[in-house]
Amino acid sequence: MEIPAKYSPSGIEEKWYKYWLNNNYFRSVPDNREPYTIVIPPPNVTGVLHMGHMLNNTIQDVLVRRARMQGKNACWLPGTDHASIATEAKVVAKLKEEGIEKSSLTREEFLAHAWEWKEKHGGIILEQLKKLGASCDWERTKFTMDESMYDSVIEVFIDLYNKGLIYRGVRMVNWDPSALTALSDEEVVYKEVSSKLYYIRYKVEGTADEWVTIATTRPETILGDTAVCFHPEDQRFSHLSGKRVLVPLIHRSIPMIEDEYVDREFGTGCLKITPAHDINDYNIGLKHNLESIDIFNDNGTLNEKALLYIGQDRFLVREKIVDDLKNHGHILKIDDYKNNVGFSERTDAAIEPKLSVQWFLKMEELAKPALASVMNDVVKFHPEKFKNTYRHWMENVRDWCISRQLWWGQRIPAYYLPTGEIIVAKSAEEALVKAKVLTGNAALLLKDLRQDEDVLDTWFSSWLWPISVFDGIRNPGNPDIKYYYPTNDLVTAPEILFFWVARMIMAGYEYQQEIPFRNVYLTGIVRDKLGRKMSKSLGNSPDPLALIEKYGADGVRVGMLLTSPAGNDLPFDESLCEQGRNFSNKIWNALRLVKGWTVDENLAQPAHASAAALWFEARFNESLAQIEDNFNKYRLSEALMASYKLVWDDFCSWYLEIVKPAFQQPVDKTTLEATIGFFGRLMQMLHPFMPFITEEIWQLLTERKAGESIMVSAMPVSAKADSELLMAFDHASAAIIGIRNVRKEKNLPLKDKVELKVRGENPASILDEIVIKLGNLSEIKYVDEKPLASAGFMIKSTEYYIPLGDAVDIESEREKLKKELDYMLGFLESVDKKLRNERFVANAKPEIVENEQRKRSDALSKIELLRNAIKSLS
RNA sequence: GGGAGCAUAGCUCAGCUGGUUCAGAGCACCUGCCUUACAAGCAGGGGGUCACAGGUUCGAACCCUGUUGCUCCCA
Repeated sequence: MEIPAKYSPSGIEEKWYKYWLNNNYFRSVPDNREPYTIVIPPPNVTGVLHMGHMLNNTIQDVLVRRARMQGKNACWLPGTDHASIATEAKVVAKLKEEGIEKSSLTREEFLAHAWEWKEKHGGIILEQLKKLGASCDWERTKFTMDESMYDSVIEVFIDLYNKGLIYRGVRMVNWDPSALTALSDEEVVYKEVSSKLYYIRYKVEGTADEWVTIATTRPETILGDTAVCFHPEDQRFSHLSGKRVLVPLIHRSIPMIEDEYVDREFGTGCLKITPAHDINDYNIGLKHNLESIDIFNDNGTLNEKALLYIGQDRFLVREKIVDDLKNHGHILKIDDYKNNVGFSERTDAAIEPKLSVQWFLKMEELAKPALASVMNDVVKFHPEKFKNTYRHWMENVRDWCISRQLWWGQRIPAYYLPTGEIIVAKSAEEALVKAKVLTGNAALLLKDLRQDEDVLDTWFSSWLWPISVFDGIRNPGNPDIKYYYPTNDLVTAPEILFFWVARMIMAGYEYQQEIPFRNVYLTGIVRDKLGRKMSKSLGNSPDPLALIEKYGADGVRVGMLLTSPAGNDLPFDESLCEQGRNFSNKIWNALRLVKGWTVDENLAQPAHASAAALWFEARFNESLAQIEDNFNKYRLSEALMASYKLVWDDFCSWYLEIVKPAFQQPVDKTTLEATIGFFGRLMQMLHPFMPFITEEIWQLLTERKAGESIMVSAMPVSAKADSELLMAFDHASAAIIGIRNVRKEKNLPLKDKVELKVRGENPASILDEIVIKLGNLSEIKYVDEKPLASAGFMIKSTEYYIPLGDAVDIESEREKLKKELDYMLGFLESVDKKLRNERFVANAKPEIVENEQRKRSDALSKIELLRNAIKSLS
């Protein structure tokens, strides 16, 4: 059979992915087996595959494929989320390009455009995942706006509302007075600006000439003041406790309050409180039950609540009020001051913090079990360090603002009656029925109800994801949810620990009385060489599909995983994929070697080959146990590295080199079968990491039946490894390396056979045949005396000599031995120093002391050997 | 401003309850090799004051304190 010397993945990958799909291997339906479930963190419908997805989904596929091969009923459920902000922005932008303004469309018309866009682009990322080899059950693909998913969200909203957990409240938003819209925190740019700090005095109520002075950068907002605040321990103001002061110009009486929030060093140590126009003031207002007076219109002009300057712009008013305050003797001084002011990213208008009515979900009760479950390791985080961050957030959790001023998403099922009352119901019809009962007004019509314009936060659908994908909200206890929930592992980024992970745990307890997953694997962020996060806007992300094209999906998967321990950022470099590709090629060439052998049925298995087979069996088990342990600890990159070394170093560099017959010689049947057996098991072990090449090789190694696949074969399980044999092999391989070194130093070509003389106890004598083969020895002779004219080395206390005839260089031999002797003497001294230390002997654990004593006697005997060897040279 | 984390070889990271599995892995680098499975390879090799300064201890990469530098989260 002709096998090319270079592995070319593309055709092979397509072939096997199709084969897996055709055989329905990704499909999962409930049965008697133990389930293993992962729900995908739904990527954005606006997205295309980026490196973060590659990493995240490679990890999930590794876990799922491994579980499947362990005999579990593995279900990896794929899907996407509707990403209301991002998608709406995309659709708005696209319409704009076509000359259509969103404001010119009705809600229904806009949504039609959005759906059209989603149908066209929403599935791209899932298609790309297939190229990576993702073994998702595609028949179960979900989208957060699917009917069943949408309904689940609405049902949950209604339920939480009825439980009293959802309420309407005010919240400070970033208001852009120019664009007339609220902005998210990400859309606000903070800039340092030169401004002024105005010192303004307020008269204490009921006094003739008693004043209190505050400092502010925004004098125009005093018209909205509802208190003046000082630090409770500040002696300077304690006499004002409980008094009231008058707001200048409008003479409104407001209380003096005390709060530790105040920085005594700043300004005068006295702070004016304007709850409607500053987030900190707002919080103090809440704490002290202050009134909020909103003095601005949406466009940044003052409204009638300001009492003065009505209809004039806030910046113009700032100038005017300063003049007026000056004229009335309220301004004591004006300092230059630099501060940070937020500006709109889009319009560059100064952001006005503004109170607005939003829907909120109470978090306190929901958070309690969610916090406890993580702290008690009912839900385990990998790595554990994120427990800290999680706790910190959960202990300081604030109510969740769940409404968004958008159209694309689940519309809030709240209906307002003309009287202002609110009815929460699944549909307008239901709301009408309820409204009639509530009001006793049978004449109410549908058109009297006005549904809330806003939609729900996207996270308000994704927090239900592990439940709603199995329809567990609408149909609790259905066969799917009973079987697959709780899921096993969640793989996601630490950035959304709170937005998503925490809330899923909350929803799990609320709607299933059970955690949503047992393990959370937190990946790092994929960065470029400069340490920048990979992003579309920077254009620093390689195209994942191009990478797959270049290095193969297996190569890219290995590249992503090799340097990516859980929770660590991954500084991505294409050379990682190159390493992965090289590994594929290495495996491929091992196959070429084995497939190139011809068998001689009559040939007996040589001793070196049978010894190698015994050793490799032990080594395989030892390594497999390590890999299993790594998997149990979610150390995927270490599991991969252990696998990599087992294949490359142990199997290719040692085992195959030992058993391979001389050029164009046949191999015996026993060795061939053993080799194919090992090779097959190695491929199974590697399959979760490199699904394609392992399938290809597994299929080529021996005849397979139609419909058979490595991906549904049984993952090898580690057995007890023969540790004595492993130790013997370490000794033997050290001897081989020693021989190679002597050959190199003495210029003895590998082609020429040499003799090896061994003096002393040789713990690796059962592997002598291996040493003979790889050392290209004529024979191994056991001797009592150090042979003359030879080059030697020592392993533990076994001496090895290669006779050199005339070529021997006694002086350099002596140098070498001397160097080793010096090292041993130094070593002995360091051990002796410990043992001479009475406090060490008295305090250290007995086994430690014993160990030192053993080291001492080993060193002594080795020194003895070295001295004799040096003596025999002279 | 509040909180958390990190610092070990050129790079990315292991290093468990302090003690020969204690300074390690992969890549990169250097030196030989086109030895018929593989130059996408083989055989060797060099390289670290474990961020800095103290402390605890018989003994510290590991525990404690401080300093510096970087990162993230919340505001």
